[in-house]
Amino acid sequence: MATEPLYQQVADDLRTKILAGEYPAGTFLPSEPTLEEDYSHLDPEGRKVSRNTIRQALASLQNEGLIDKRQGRGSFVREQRTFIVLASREEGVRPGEGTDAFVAAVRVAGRQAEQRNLQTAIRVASPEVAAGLKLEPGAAVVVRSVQRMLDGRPWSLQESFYPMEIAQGTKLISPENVEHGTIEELRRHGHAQIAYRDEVECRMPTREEADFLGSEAPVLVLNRVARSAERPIRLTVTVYDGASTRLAYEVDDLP
Amino acid sequence: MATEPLYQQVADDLRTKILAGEYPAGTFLPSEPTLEEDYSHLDPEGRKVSRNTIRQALASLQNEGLIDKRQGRGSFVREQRTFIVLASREEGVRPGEGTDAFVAAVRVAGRQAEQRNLQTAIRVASPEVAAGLKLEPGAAVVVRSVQRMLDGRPWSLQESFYPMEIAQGTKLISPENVEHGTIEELRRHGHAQIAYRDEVECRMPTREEADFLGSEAPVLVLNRVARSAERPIRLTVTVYDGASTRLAYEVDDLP
DNA sequence: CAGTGGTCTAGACCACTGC
DNA sequence: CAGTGGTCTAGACCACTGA
Repeated sequence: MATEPLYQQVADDLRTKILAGEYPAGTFLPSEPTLEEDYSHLDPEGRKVSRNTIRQALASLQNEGLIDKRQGRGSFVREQRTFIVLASREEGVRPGEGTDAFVAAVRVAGRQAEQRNLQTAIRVASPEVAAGLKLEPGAAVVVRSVQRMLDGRPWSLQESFYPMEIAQGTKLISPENVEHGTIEELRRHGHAQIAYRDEVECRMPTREEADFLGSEAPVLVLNRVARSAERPIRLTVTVYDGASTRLAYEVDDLP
Repeated sequence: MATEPLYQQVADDLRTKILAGEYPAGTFLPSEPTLEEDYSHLDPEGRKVSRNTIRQALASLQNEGLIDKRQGRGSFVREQRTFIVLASREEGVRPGEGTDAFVAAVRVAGRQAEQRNLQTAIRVASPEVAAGLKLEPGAAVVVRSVQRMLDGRPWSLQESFYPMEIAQGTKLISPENVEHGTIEELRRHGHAQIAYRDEVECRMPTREEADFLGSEAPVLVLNRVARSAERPIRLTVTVYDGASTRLAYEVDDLP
């Protein structure tokens, strides 16, 4: 009667208790030594469960995005809200909006949005970036990167890549925020955006991504190539915490 | 000089070797006891690395979708091809195509597609399904589920939910394939599809999903609600292997 | 300082695969 | 049968947190 492994029984029990509200969001689970004792009833002779087994159970919950850990503090329950990003319409494409597109989009949804650490750099295009922008391998690109917070919590990391000839002479190359929005700035310099192609993938986070997002859960990656009538003008790669984000697309079948 | 943990050094080294082609797709890595010896040079005194440490390294690679394991056999390198699904157009919406939409879509891409284990059931709608289809909680729905293979390998799991009143009297309620396609079948019964809304999320696989997909990597989940002019007519949930799948959307900004 | 999680070791027994 | 990975234990030392 193939019984489940111990670490899965522990994980299943903790998951059930968390979802039932026994450990509300933000609270700490019992410490690992305490859990060793708590689950001693699972041992035929009532001996305590070994620490590695407890840790294997906690690791599952961490990958599911249910809990996270802090060295020296403990394991705590993560907030379970999910934020839906409507991706089938580019915010700020229509001119004259006057505010930063991301902040505007989120304000509509009733959230507190914030951008941090805006940085600009000039780099050699990686093969992926060159392919997306249809550039020669090794061409120079301008990269603008930013960290985004939602209601004070880390939420996504974004990098936008512009072909050097396009960014040159625009505000995109300066390390400051573009008040009227980057799409409008491109339009003013003759690169009006008319369409884009998204590719959505998912994967485990890098160590840097996990550190910023405060999560070991998988990430949702949105790769967006925007183009004018003539050519690709921008590649934007956005990495979202997968446990709290969904991407939405509205599509009409028969135009 | 904060040196990296041992298991990360091992994982990084194996990852590099795999990507460099030292262990081509389909081949087996050295066994765990062998790897213990192989990395003894990382120990200051040249002693072998412990098995748990090796296993922690292999677990990372498994979550990244780089390798997979079979009990009694070993750890082998997974194929790294990725398949892009164009999701911004519903295959088979235009009437008169005559073949199954999924098989047609994939044949175009030059792949061998196959559906397996088509099953039909009547269930009570879960809260999520009821919300998507705008039904009363507890309403009955018809569920059609299928497993999909690509080039002979498991690729995705799909469940389609239809409101009972819509499926009744159509071929959707019978456990057989609908040769002219389910969208055409809906149209013939007065439920012509005119639009849909997708929500894309990602998460770790359940045990059943991991077993079928042969992968411990995260999954991409596509939730699609199709609607006629009057109402939602179908909810389709598709679970893709995240390591080999991207969803693509083409969007025009200014129609 | 005591308590927490992070890393690592050594060894045990089991279940599965293929010869 | 020998060799593989799957599970589990016991114990060690470290790094980080907060009182």
